[in-house]
Amino acid sequence: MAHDSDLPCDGDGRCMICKINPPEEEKITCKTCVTPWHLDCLSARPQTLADAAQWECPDCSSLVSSHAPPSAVASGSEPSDSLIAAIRAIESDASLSDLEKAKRRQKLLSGGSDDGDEPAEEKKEVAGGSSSGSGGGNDVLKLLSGSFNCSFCMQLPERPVTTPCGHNFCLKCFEKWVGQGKRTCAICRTSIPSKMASNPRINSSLVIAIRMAKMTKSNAASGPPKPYYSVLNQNKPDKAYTTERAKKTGKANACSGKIFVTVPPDHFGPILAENDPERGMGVLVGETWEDRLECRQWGAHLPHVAGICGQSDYGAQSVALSGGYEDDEDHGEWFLYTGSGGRDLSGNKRTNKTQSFDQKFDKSNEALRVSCKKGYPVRVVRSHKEKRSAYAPETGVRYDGVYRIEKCWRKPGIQGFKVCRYLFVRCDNDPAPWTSDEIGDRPRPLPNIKELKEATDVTERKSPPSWDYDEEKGCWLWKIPPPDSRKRASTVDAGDGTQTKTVRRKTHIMSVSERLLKEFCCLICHKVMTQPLTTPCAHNFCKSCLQDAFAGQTFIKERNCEGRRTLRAQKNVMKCPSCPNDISEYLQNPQVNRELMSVIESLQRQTKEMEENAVTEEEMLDADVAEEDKVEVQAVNSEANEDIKESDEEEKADAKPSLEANEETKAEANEDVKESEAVAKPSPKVSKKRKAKGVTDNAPNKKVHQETDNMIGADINKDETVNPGPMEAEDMKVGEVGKDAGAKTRSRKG
DNA sequence: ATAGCTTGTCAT
DNA sequence: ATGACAAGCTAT
Repeated sequence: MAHDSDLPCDGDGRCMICKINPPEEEKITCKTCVTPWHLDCLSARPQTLADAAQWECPDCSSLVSSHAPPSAVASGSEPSDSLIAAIRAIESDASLSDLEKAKRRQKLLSGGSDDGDEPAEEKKEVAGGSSSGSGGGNDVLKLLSGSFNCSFCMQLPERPVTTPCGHNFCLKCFEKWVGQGKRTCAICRTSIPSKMASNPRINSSLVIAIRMAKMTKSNAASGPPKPYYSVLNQNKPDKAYTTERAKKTGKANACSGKIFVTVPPDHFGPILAENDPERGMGVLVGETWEDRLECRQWGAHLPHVAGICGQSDYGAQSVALSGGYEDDEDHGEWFLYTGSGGRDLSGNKRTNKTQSFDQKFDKSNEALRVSCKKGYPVRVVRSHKEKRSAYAPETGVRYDGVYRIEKCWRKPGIQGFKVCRYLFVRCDNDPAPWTSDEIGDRPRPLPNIKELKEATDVTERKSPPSWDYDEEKGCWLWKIPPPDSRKRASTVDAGDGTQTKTVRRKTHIMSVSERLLKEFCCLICHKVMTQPLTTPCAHNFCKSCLQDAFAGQTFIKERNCEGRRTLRAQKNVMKCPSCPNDISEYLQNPQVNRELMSVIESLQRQTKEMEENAVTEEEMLDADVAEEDKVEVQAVNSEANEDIKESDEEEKADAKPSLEANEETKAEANEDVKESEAVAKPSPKVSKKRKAKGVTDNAPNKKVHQETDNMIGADINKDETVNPGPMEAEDMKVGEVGKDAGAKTRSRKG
């Protein structure tokens, strides 16, 4: 269907005729499909400026008349109908493969976002550089870059969202589209539910998929794939115990549990591998727990109700974003946080939505101010209860890395009473869970905060921050040592002098494709999805599982009371199996996410191939593992490993001194043992390779292309024309990012 | 929607 | 030690 002599610019902005990347002023954009074309290479150029503004590309102008099926042409006269016609033409072209079709579609739709979009350099590189090679992750990447792109910007979706009709877009592109008043899918024109339009949720499975694909690519260039450590919930031992009384009234009422990490409660910054005797990997960005209590057990955020962990004379170590304060404003890499208090909690309330007095900089609010002045890193967890933020997890509580508080002030809150406000900006060495970036944050200019105009009591940091970016090392670290801990670490230590028994659990290392597949599990059957569906609340299921879950249910409840008059039919509420959202509307016409499906299928093929190849290595690797085990057991000076049962029981008993409690916990410990044994059994399907070595030796020492624009930069540019400035580094070497570097600079033990 | 609870931590 | 407080959680 392509025009004989004319060709547009490709996804990289390069003219497909002369192969150069023309500057913006030499490009012209089609008013219909918004595809960029190289002016110099066009056979018929627009003559006037007005012409240029109304210019329609050769593809679009010729399509309606000559190529589109008649049904499509007949359907209307508004301009974008020719776009639909074009898409239909592509779809009906039997000479094209599915991949080709997808590419053509994207080409057509490429520029849907009007004003100068920010084509990320790095993305471009990834999207374009997958042509060679057929083995390993390249297939996945090819798939991802070929058919997975956001139809607006033609890049791999950044912060991907999925429409009920099964199409994937960048969050920002989607928001822009919706912001223009559009309420239909840009690909298929299915209407977008208003809830999705006003509150799109990031499809975290896709985030992982894209990031992994990028990793796969960088690995393809530099040696064997790096192992990826799974953070499976089942691998997490020792659920918080529940007392009999609490069981009656619900878990919320009485829970505690072992703290698994060995950091003191007033520890600042990331929780490193050295403080994680359970798994030896520390608390990783993106790790998600079932609830606040489980989050507490891993030390990310200790208070199980309060939003702020901190001491007014010392500083704040962590905060939770849980949607409890309506003034909060979440932009992912930065957010505005509201202090606590100002509420009437009489009557034994935990919380109260209405403010009844001003907040002050005291207690935990003051603690946050101290962290602001000192420039301490503050751990941030986001809870699924934060419903307004696209960055909140769909379920549970997630660790999102460390942020710095750059400013704080007071202002009248939405309810009229003064609230304390804090500007948090991310400064973590690991990328945030919602980006497909491979590297963490870089120093970035502060966003323009409008409300500062009406702010009082503004506090800014005067002295250099304790936690800052080291240009030389290329990572964030303690420039000024953190304050000495004033508390004892909550060790797993028995306290009576006996050596802590470290229960070492086998950390399962998965191949890239395995890991990816894991991300594509149906939330109902927990197997890799077949015919994946994504609900508007961003949960993924097999089509059959979701349909089975509502089998026999009708969308409408007939309310016939015998004999009496018939009541009006009532809509049946159908709750998403993973969250309380009503998805009945979605269920009337759920569409398979075909892009996701093809990625899954490709991964399955690959995993199968890899398994076949791995069989021969298996024995050798097993021997390796045994050897390492020996060494480590000596080092820890404990029996470790085999007697999980014994140590579990002892620890449990020690944690709870009272007699009857002992009975109770013992019984539970046994249950736990069953569970952990089941987990410890290595899955027969997966070869346990390279174990712990991976953690230490495989420190991220990769060359990465620095993405020049990040969302903050973009936001700022839009809002107040500040240059993103200092983040231009290209080909920056990021050796010793994250954990390792942190460990070096902060060698004190907790 | 809301009442009402455990528990851990802060500050006194 | 003691009281106040906390952005959770479940049953009603």
